[in-house]
Amino acid sequence: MPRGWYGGGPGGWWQRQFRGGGYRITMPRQIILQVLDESKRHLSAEDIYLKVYQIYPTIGLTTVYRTLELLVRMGLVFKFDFGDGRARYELTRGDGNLSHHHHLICTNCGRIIDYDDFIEEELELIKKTRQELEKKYGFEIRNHTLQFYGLCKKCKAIKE
Amino acid sequence: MPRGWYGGGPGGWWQRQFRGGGYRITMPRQIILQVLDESKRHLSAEDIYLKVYQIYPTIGLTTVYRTLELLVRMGLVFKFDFGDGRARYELTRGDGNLSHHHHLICTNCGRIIDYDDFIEEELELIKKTRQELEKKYGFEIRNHTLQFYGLCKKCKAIKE
DNA sequence: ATATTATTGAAAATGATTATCAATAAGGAA
DNA sequence: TTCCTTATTGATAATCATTTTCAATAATAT
Repeated sequence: MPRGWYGGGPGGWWQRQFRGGGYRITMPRQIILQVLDESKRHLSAEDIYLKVYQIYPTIGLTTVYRTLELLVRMGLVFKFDFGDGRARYELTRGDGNLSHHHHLICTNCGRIIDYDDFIEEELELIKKTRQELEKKYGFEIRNHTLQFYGLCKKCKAIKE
Repeated sequence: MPRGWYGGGPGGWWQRQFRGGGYRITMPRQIILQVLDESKRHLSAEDIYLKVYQIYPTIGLTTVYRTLELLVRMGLVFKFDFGDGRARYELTRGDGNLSHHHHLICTNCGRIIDYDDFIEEELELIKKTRQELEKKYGFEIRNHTLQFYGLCKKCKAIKE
């Protein structure tokens, strides 16, 4: 049961933000949000397209791209680049400035692992860094990514 | 005067590694390395192509891509993705496992700022995280990136 | 219910990167 | 040094994710 999907009043938690921005609430948009909400993380545009297609077969890939762009602009979705040539998307989940978006990426097989260990120390460091950078460069930080590249267990075993 | 370019014996510091790997030392490769060494950071493949072209006009873009791929595979160069659709490259500079590759990226104008503040705390955190991740997931970490996204001074001013 | 206009989806366009392949040149052997 | 083997090169074509175009459609305000 996805967190927050039914909460926040009738019609879904994000609809308020849509109406406020002058955006229309359409079937494709509802279903894309639903798929993002029900899914594991880091889906590619095509992954999302295929899942939406199951529910709403007249969907077009173009619409998926356009909707994702909108959602990123609205801050509801994060866009990642893992270096394999396709972008990945995941819901922001509403924690605002303190969401974590950290991954281990196997440079051999492309496997991606999420992790959320060492959050406290990390938050501390990020907070300090953020303040320092805002002061020093006048940069307003909206979010950050921390990614580790290397070999996953399997690929390490194979290479030995 | 680029650090290390003339050091490490006759012919350049990286030539040993090339010969050891069975790779040939060619003019295009030499000049691409030279350009990377003399340049500021995070160049795109086309940036590199244009700079090499000044010195060696028969260079082909294909060769630039192929050479960069080789250099990344050899660990001499890092490849970054800032989310603007083109990869960026920069020399590893030989610090091995402790190089820093951190950027502030303006999501409005694409400006990229390097930073290296808070290195000590960060190294500490990275070291702990690395150990933990290697133990927990059997992942062998080769390197990492930390990137901040937001609005640079100028874009912030414009949006106000 | 109707008018307005944001949104959609198919198809074509774009732009970065990769594959193909004949010609060339690096480095070892004679 | 000269010859041979084969890695490397560069022009061209191909690929693949993402964008643009544009007429048709549908969401909202009136």
